[in-house]
Amino acid sequence: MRLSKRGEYGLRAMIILADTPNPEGPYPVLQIREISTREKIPAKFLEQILLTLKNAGLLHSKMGVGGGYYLAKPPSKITLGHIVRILDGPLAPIRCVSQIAYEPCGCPDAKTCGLRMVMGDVRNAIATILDNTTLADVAQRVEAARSS
Amino acid sequence: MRLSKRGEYGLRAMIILADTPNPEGPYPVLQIREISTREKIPAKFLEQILLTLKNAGLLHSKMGVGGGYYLAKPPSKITLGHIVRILDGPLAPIRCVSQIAYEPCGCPDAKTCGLRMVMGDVRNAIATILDNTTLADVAQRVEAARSS
DNA sequence: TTGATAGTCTACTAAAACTATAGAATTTAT
DNA sequence: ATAAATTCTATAGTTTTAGTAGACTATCAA
Repeated sequence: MRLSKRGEYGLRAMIILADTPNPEGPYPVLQIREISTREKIPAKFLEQILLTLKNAGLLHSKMGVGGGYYLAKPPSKITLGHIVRILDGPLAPIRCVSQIAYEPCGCPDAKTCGLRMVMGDVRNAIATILDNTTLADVAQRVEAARSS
Repeated sequence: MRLSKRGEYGLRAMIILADTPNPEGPYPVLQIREISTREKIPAKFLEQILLTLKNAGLLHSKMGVGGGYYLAKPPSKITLGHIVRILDGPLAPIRCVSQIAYEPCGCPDAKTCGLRMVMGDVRNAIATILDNTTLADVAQRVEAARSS
């Protein structure tokens, strides 16, 4: 039930992008190197991850001097579930309970497959959390923890 | 967030072992070949899995003619969480929220790490389901689905 | 217009994990 | 003895993961 480094790094980067205040404009723009240094992520690896996130429409970027990455939408509109799915694929433990990548499993009757029932519950539990937690929610929780 | 084939096969085998009624005695004894045929699991692979489960204390076995595998405890005492942990390792998406295989992550302060908070919730959601679902519960749900 | 900065894109590689397969050894019942 | 089972260790093929490399393109400022 593990999250890959790819997924972890991507989430950390998005959280930082949402959480860094920008006095100069509407959104914070961070460079790969900045994020990689702050979060101790290999720069070239992070580069790939951010590019993937960009191509999926979650990030925008600006090339050249003073450029970098910034969120394509407000933090309150980006869910962790979306990020994880892009980087790590379906949330479901087994394909036959996946909403986005369903595949039939080998069981004779899906309706009465015990494993399928339980794993369906697990999928729903994971999806309920990740699809209902936005980057804004994360920022808020961090803030609350800091001030306590 | 995927369950490996190993984990899936192991769970299916345990569910079958719990669900097969045995008119001759207190517990059903099934052979590797029987399970592998019924569930379409490669026999040699299943062999390893059952052996692992046996060494972990969840199964007992009998060698020789008329032998096979049977549950070491009543189905109501065996949780899916236990089985998954034996075959697939910790339930936690990242190590820093694992109860049984904790490792510190790179974040500067664990108390205020947003990713850690959310993944802690995910871990708890998964563990709540799998640690509170026994083989007996699964059998009951299957029975209910069959008769409806 | 040149140089520095920063993202884009594709390919590649090493290591680990996953999914098995092989085969010899051991135990048990008849 | 023989057949039926599990036991145990090694190994092999494939896929995934994690990371590296390098050439290319866009932007800005002097």
